[in-house]
Amino acid sequence: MSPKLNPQQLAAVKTIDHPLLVLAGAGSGKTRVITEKIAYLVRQGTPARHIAAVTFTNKAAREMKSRVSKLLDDKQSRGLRVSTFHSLGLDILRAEYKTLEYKSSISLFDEQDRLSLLKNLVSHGIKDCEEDQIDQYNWQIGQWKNAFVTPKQALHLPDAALHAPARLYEAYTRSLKAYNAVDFDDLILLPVLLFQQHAPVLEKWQNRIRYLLVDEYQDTNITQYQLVKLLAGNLGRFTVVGDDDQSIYAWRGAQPENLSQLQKDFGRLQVIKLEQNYRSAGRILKVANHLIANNPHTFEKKLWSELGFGDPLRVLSHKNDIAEAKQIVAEIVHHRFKTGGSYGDYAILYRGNHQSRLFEKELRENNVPYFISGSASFFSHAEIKDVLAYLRLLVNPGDDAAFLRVINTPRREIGPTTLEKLGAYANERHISLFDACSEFGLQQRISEKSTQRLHKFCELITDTAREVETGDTFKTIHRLIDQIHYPSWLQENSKTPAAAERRMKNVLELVEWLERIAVKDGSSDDGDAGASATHAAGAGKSLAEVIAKVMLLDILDRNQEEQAGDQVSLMTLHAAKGLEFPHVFMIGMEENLLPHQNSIETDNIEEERRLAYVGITRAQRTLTFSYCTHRKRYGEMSECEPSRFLAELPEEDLEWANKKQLAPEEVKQRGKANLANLKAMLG
DNA sequence: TTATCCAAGATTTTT
DNA sequence: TCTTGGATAA
Repeated sequence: MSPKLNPQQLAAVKTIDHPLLVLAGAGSGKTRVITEKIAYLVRQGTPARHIAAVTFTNKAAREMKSRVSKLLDDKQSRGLRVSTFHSLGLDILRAEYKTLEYKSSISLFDEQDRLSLLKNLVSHGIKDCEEDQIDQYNWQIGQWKNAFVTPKQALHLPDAALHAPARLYEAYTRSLKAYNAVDFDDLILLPVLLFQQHAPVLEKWQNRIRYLLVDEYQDTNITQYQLVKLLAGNLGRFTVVGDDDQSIYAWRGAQPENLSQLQKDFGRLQVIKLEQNYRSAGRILKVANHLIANNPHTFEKKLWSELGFGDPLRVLSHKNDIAEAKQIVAEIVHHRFKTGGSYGDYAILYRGNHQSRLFEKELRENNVPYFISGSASFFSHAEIKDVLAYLRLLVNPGDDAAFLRVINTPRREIGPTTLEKLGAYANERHISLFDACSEFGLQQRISEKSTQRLHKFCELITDTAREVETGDTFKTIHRLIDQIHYPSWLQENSKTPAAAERRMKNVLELVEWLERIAVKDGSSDDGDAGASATHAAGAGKSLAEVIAKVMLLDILDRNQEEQAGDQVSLMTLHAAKGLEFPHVFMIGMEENLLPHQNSIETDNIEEERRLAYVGITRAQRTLTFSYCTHRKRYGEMSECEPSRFLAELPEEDLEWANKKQLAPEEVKQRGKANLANLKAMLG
């Protein structure tokens, strides 16, 4: 059996009559506390169906589920809700769409859908909005949604510069509603609005979720905190677990202040600190503590461990990024051979996804198995977006984003001119593009031929949708893919036949995946991130339900389960949060990379430092930093400075390899200079 | 309406 | 360097 909980962990598990904040340092067993607590609650008599645990990533949710299943049997954990915030929000929306005056089968807009809708609105003339400001507006709208600011409130903000985006925000919200669609942010925002405005609905959910556990609480934004607060109600039956030093999502609206806010909002709040680390060698923790001490703190915390002090941390320097990749891959190969370990013991961590490229190449050339987490999402593939758009349209013809994506894919000879007219018409009549197609008024504006083509397309969708409802859904989907000649379209539009084949395989994999999720009923598996109370056992899921769920996931998420094997892990520092590896390489320890240039410019070094802290605390036994003196940027060679963070680490714990490149004193000197520069800049 | 070419801009991090 | 989008030609 697993080792005993330490006194603090035990206290955290057993505190169930007070709202509880657990400040859990890296590697202090926070997931264990949450899972043990779920088991404890169940054993104390709270039925699992009244317990909900929310996380931020699918990966974390999956991990938690699998660990709970080791503590409780199927019967005990029946109805337990372990899901991401967004997935919980989706469940709420799907159950309560009527109250929000939505129709069933809501479409979920992804980031691209959202952007193209905004573009469309601006081009159709929202007052004062300028086309080249779209990204700015989009960002602002996101900020508002994260901060629980409604369009109405945004419109009343005094800052005149915000009037244009506020008007766009309002129009955008109206459009989404008209399309029967929501975006990612709405999955949190709408439930909060719903709960605020409809007390009986809130009560129903408070009764359903009688104990709430929140993982990575420091990553919650204002809206998410509202949701937590509403669900927890006055009784405050919740446990949140977080670590302000690992707050690395402020750019996404996360409010680490939510940690201290909790004390203000819940007077009975208890706070428990977990400081014993079960992951890393003492020296790694010493270095991590040393680095993070450069940040201001509201909660003091110092990690320690009983796992021995360990080797010094190494710092490698390279003449360029190619050399960096070559040497580190060579080291991994050598080290693994020497120690007889597994490739799965090694992780290469970096700031930006693009940094993986050279390493990938090098690993491939050396026949080293590797696994990249997070890079290009499965859903960024055009073929996946296409097929999903078809399915979205089948389920919700009002989904204009989906309509636009597939109306001319594969080619149906419906071009921008026709669509422009169609769009204008739909806009005037306040109807969806799909509905506009069959309106008589449209025929007077566009050519006979175009009308026919549009009609033909609509017919295809309508007929297929009918078939989906009455017949075998997935047979129909396969038929549709065939009917539109998608395979040959791929062949014509891929660079190589092999690429076409691969893309077709993706499509088939997607459909198979959807099918699995549809058949599977709910609670415990990878695809479905939350047991849904909305349908009975054995019922299977509607296509709409499956699609919405799937958009919150990623096929990569699923593959990560198979990742466990003998493979080197490559991922961003963000993606590494929550993971651990015996041997960690943090590459690209350079100014403008870590800390990232944008963060330097916006004076947000603290979050970058936390990012470095997260990276360091992933390591169990050895940790190696590396930096280059030159690196190719945008295809051009440029000079690099070692990261200021290297200069912040205790020198006695570092070992400088390849000293010929740059003496440590010099690195320190430069690091200090960088620091001084920054201070000067801040005045 | 579609295909092709060229220029410009991108590389932070994600549900 | 690679991708994307716009302009232009067919």
